[in-house]
Amino acid sequence: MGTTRSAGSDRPLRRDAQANRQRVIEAAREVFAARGVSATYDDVAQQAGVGVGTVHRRFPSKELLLEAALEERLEQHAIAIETALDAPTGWEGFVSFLHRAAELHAIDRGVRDIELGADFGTRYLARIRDRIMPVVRQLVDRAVSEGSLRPDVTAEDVPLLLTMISEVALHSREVNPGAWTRYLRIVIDGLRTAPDTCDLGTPMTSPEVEELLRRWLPGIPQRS
Amino acid sequence: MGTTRSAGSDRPLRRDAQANRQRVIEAAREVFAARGVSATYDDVAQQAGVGVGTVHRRFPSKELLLEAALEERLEQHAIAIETALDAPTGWEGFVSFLHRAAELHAIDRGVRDIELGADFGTRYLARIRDRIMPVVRQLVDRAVSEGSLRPDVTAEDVPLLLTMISEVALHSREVNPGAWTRYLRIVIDGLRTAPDTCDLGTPMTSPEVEELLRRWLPGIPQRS
DNA sequence: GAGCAAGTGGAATAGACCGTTCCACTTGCT
DNA sequence: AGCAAGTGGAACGGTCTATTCCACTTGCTC
Repeated sequence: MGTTRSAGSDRPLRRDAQANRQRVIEAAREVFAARGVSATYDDVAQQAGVGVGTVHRRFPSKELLLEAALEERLEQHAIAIETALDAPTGWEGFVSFLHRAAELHAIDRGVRDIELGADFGTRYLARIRDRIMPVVRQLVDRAVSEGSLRPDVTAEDVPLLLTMISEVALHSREVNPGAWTRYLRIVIDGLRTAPDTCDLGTPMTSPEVEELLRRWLPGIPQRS
Repeated sequence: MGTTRSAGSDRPLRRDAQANRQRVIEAAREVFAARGVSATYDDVAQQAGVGVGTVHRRFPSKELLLEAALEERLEQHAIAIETALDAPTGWEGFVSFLHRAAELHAIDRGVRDIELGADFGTRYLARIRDRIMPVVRQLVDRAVSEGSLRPDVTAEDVPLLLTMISEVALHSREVNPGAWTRYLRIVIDGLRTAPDTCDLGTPMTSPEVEELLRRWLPGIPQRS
């Protein structure tokens, strides 16, 4: 996976440096999973047992660090999600997608932040969403046309609903780690076609959702 | 409402000081409504057009400032909520409570923070919840026993659901201010008794909810 | 195994942000 | 007029984070 060369030079890293780089990546995985993308360089350095300078030297920007830490897991998730398209019914596919995504977000807060829209420039990480949303759209379309998912929900609702749920997961982690499933189930029941449902009004547009999540989730700077 | 005397002395405030005090209270109302309880003394001072020192002199702690700013609105809300008990059906009462509470929380972030559990010592403000929860419990009980609200939800779910929804309202305020209603309606539909619903598992306990919300909402300090 | 470049740790620096203090100045009141 | 009450806001102290830098250590090469 990771290159064996440092970013700025063609010379291979010294063996100890290479090992440290790996330790930093693993530490970053743990730290970002626990505290999300707003975990600090110091957190990562301490977890890795190296100095801050070392982390900074190998990963001069937080985006590079995040990329090294999360790339693999994001990739796996994107693949896993696509299998939801093979479910026997549209409803099962849609629901299993929600469960899987919410569960991953409950376990790994860094993945959640990136996947749902934390703003870190427009590099590789941002592109993850471009890969997931089409799948969501298919899942929604299929479940709607099959009549199980109420027709007034849209794919744009999904990231928002997942953000709500993962917010519960986030804050309940140390109180009742499974609590989020309860609220996900309520939401799922609210999404099922039923005889008497509220009118949902006009749906959110895709740019609105993007902007909303950019404001919601921790990003690089907080502009006033 | 507000006393005409300063806290530490029996001497009445000078006329200009009294006027300033009032301006501070009104500024605090606006600022806390817009930015929640984590708005700063500087925010309030600037909005009021006075110096920070003045705000600090009249309201030496943030809790006193919050109390002066929010007391009235919290009181009104507590009263308004109790009218939901008079609704013709349990369901209507429960739903109208949810709408009213969510709407107020969408409009006034300070009220939301306090009502849902922001931790500011255990004074007057904390007691608001002791007044609201019994009403919630009655609303839930009535709607459940009438068969409209699914029997596996509890009064403890309500603050959590409201927090989720107000989180949407909070972050969508400048993108699509009404967006929260959409998600509230989905949740409401998920709470209605229906032929096929997910099993919700074990409910949250009251202390768990309290602790969860204390961690979620902005409070005085953030202990590590 | 000597010597040098690569690599390291972590103190120090810089910039936000917030609450709190304080005092020279202004203003209302008698 | 004169004094106590009140005011503004700069300054201070604390916290938190990214970033820099250099004396020291270590692997690698010859």
